[in-house]
Amino acid sequence: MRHMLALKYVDAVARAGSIRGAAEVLAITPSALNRRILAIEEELDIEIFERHAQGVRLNSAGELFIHHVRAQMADLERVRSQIADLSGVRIGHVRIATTKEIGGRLLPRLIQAYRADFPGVTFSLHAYDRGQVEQQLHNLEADIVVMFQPLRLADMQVISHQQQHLSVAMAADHPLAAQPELRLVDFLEHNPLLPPRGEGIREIVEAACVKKGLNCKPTIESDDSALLRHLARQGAGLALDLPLTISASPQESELAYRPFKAHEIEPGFLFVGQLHKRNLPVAARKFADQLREMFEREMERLPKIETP
Amino acid sequence: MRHMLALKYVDAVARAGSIRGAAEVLAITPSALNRRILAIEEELDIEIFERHAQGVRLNSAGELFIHHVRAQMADLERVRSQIADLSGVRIGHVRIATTKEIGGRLLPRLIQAYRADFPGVTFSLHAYDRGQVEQQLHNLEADIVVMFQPLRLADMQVISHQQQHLSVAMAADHPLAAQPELRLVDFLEHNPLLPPRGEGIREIVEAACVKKGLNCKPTIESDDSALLRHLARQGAGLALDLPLTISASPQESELAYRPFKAHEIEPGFLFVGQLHKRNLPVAARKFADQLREMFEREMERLPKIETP
DNA sequence: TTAAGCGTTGCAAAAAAGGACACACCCGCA
DNA sequence: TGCGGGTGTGTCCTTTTTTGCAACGCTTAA
Repeated sequence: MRHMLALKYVDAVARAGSIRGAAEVLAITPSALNRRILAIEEELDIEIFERHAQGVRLNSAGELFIHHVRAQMADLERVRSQIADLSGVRIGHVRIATTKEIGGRLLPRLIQAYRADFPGVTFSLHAYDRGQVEQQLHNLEADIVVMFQPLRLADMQVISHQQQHLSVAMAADHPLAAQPELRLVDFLEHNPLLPPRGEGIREIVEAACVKKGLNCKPTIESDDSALLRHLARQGAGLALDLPLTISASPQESELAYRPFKAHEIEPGFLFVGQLHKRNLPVAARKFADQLREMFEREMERLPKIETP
Repeated sequence: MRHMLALKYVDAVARAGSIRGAAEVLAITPSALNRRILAIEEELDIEIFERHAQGVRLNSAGELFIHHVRAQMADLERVRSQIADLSGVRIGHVRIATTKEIGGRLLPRLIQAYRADFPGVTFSLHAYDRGQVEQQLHNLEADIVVMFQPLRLADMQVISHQQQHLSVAMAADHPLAAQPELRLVDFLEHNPLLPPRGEGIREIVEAACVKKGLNCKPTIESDDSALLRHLARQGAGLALDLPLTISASPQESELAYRPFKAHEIEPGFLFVGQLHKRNLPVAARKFADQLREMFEREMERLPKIETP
């Protein structure tokens, strides 16, 4: 939209942290960009950016303004998709932010199914750590978030949440696979493969260890859950997974999953959320609906772990 | 704001119902305006207006778009006032839509008090019939509405509501002023002065008459409540008022107020509201707060009419 | 002290927007 | 049925706005 150019410029400068940097991204000269920023500040009758020697930074008025700008841009997208929706072809773009546990396992099938119905809809899918996920939502850079163990639920409107008992992934021929359920000490003593501190799964394991006075020292630590699963399949140790990500992804026959012994470890929660009070574009809203349905369907299918 | 010119143009055309008409309002030539409209339609990749021989009209895509445009303009105002507020001076403009019963009696004092604290805030105040009031809210042409007996509460977020028993206004020396409370038949037989059909007060009286099988024929009917009150003061008959508008306006010693006999007539409700989910500009929000407080304070002061 | 980065400014060129006018069209009315 | 007044729109030309280029003054880090 041509008429939002000025706002795009402000957004770019705020992101880049400098006028020259933003100018390069926008493929215009710094002087032109600078003049537009000055013009906007004059119209608002207040400065939006603090000028420093190494660039610019939003001041408090600027924070207010940039929030308006981003909300406006997001809302325009919503209107466009709504308009497209009434002319028959559903188009749009759905931006999803996830934590690493979710990875590429939970969503691909659903996205593919959705795109089969609406090929005009495109997706972007990025994994961050937990704090960043929530910030993506706040900055309107993500429409939907899927995350395990949110830090703060502020600003987040829950679309669906499901309780998840951690499940131990191991090679099918692993000796412990003979047991129907595992004790925490056994897990810790057979080469635990864990995500780094700060992620939701790790947090839960650490909490359980503290409670039992055990020492949690992973054999291998990685932020790539596919890598950990791969190692488990090769017999390198024991990885952890969430029931939903197991259930919703293609079966890997070489892997066996076993639950922990009841009450040894607390369950966590998998959340799907959007920004509080925000009107999502049609495409994102419909996708979120399907996501919720899929979650509920899959949780139905899963063997119930009773918590009496 | 210069960067919203295009949107202002669309809004003007939608309002005027023709490009030439809007062009005159905007003080530009029709051809220039036409080109901008065409450009916007091209950017949206869809037509916004239906072209007819007698002008243009929004199509359904246009309805969606114009709603976005107006929301955007309103939100920008909010941000401006928020920015101004953080630099200490509260500025802004508060647009109030009321029904005629409210008239100029309920609000002037409060507005004056508010402006004494914040002279940078200006007000506009218009009276409409009930349907139009709600439409003003919906079209973002009013920030706050004050109305008696809303038709539909859709889209309206209630800021405050107060039950109001109608009170009969008469000359202080009117024979009926001797009675502590009036019967409906007495009211009807002593020259009732009523607002026209469609307004809230009239609706309540009509309902009470239907219930009792009485005939409601006002001696004088007018949409100007000040005029009716004036007539009552001169002994021309009996007018009706709401407790809050009496209480909050300067005392008129020549007027006596008497309640109806209990249960003869249903009470109505006076509402203060804003558009559902909308973020009001600072000035409007603070004013709405004061309005609510004033209502509650005044209702406290009023003699309670018990409804056992 | 120097060098590199930054925002900012004057000036000329390019681009966008606007004005004036003419045209084609549709509608109500004679 | 033709006519007049209303509409949106296209074209040419002028005016205004925006941009690119080069230079300046400034702060910071080496």
